[in-house]
Amino acid sequence: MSTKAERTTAYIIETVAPIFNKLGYVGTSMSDLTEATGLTKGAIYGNFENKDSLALAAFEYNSKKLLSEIDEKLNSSGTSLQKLFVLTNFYRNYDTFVEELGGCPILNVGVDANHNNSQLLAATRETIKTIEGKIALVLENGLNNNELRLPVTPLQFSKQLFTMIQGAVAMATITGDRKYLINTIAYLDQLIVREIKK
Amino acid sequence: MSTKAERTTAYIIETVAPIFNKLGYVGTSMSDLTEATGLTKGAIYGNFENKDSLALAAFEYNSKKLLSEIDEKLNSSGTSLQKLFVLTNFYRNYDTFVEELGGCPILNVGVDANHNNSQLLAATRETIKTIEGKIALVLENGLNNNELRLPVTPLQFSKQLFTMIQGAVAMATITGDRKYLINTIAYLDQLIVREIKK
DNA sequence: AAAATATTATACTGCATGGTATTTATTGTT
DNA sequence: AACAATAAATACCATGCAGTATAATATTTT
Repeated sequence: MSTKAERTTAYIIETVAPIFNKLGYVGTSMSDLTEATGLTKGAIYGNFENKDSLALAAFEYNSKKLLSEIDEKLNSSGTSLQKLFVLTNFYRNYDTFVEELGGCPILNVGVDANHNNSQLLAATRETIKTIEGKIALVLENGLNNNELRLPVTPLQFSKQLFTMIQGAVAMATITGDRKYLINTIAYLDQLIVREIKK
Repeated sequence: MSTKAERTTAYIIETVAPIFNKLGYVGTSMSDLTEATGLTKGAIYGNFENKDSLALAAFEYNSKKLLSEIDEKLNSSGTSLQKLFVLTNFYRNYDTFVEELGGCPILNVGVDANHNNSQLLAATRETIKTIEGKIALVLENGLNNNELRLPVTPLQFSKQLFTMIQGAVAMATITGDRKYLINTIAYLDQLIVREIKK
């Protein structure tokens, strides 16, 4: 069984993660966190060295949630093509998925940390790399199974796909209009069929 | 000729705009601004009511710069198709263009203001709408001149184009890798030829 | 159950924040 | 050039900030 400290540490992280994601690193104050957790600063600083390490833990928590969801989609049974469609389908409703995370961690933290927190920025970049790699792997399998034809390398095509997806995420986030997600995914689905399906 | 106050007001805005864009609304402190301008708080508050109105003026300044640049590209001589290519070519080097603005104002302010400043968020949304409208107008002319065939409405296609562009902007911004811009624009150029050129 | 330990609450730093009232300096007008 | 009007500098609020030392309270371990 887990010790008390481990449980409160976990509780703090999961409570704090969406707040950091929504308000940003500088935009989040310790009082925001004590208020949300119902704990005092003493409790929080007993479990985390400082605001930085807490923000990092919060991002890693959100990132892990996103990565494991993507993993699940890309490891679903079926052909490589079907896996891609499961992934695009996931992003069609991405807005509801990231609601409990406080928004898309990649977009929010990536932009927020850009000139403010190099550690968080590095972590975001790492997450991006990981996702791109996962998608590329599926594409590579599709190539090997003779399911797909790619105009560029798997990683390159993966980056291209992910860029369009993140574009839709950004536009939907900023405008508050989820049609950007729906329409972009619809376009991507037909792009996959037309351009890489063999 | 302009009065002294008008000139310092303008000076403050142009000096402050890239700082707000880089550091965000909460991330920018008044001392950041006094330091950058070489002026005192008295001078700044003599020209602006508060931090909010200054941040808004700064965004409008950046937004206007971007919009007029896009306008120039879309009003260049040539066919509608050529105008589109002038625009995509502009975005190919978008990173150097927005350097003096402190980054892409739409992405940075849009994400930053999302849960922090409704006024700035509204201004960002307005800018997006304006750009989408400008592109849609070019597409509409292309339709009328029998240059183009569109699978969807001009505004819808415009939104789709802009979403992909902003995806590249977001990815390039977060990762610091301008290849996202180059590759996405290359893809868009061939998309335009293949899908909408008559 | 008692003692030892680990965890949370309290109270308090020192400092930076946005904003303002007032004084000083600069500008434009007669 | 003298004066009136405007603009900028100074000095100062009250408040909120991240962080800490210490005291109180739980939680483990014996």
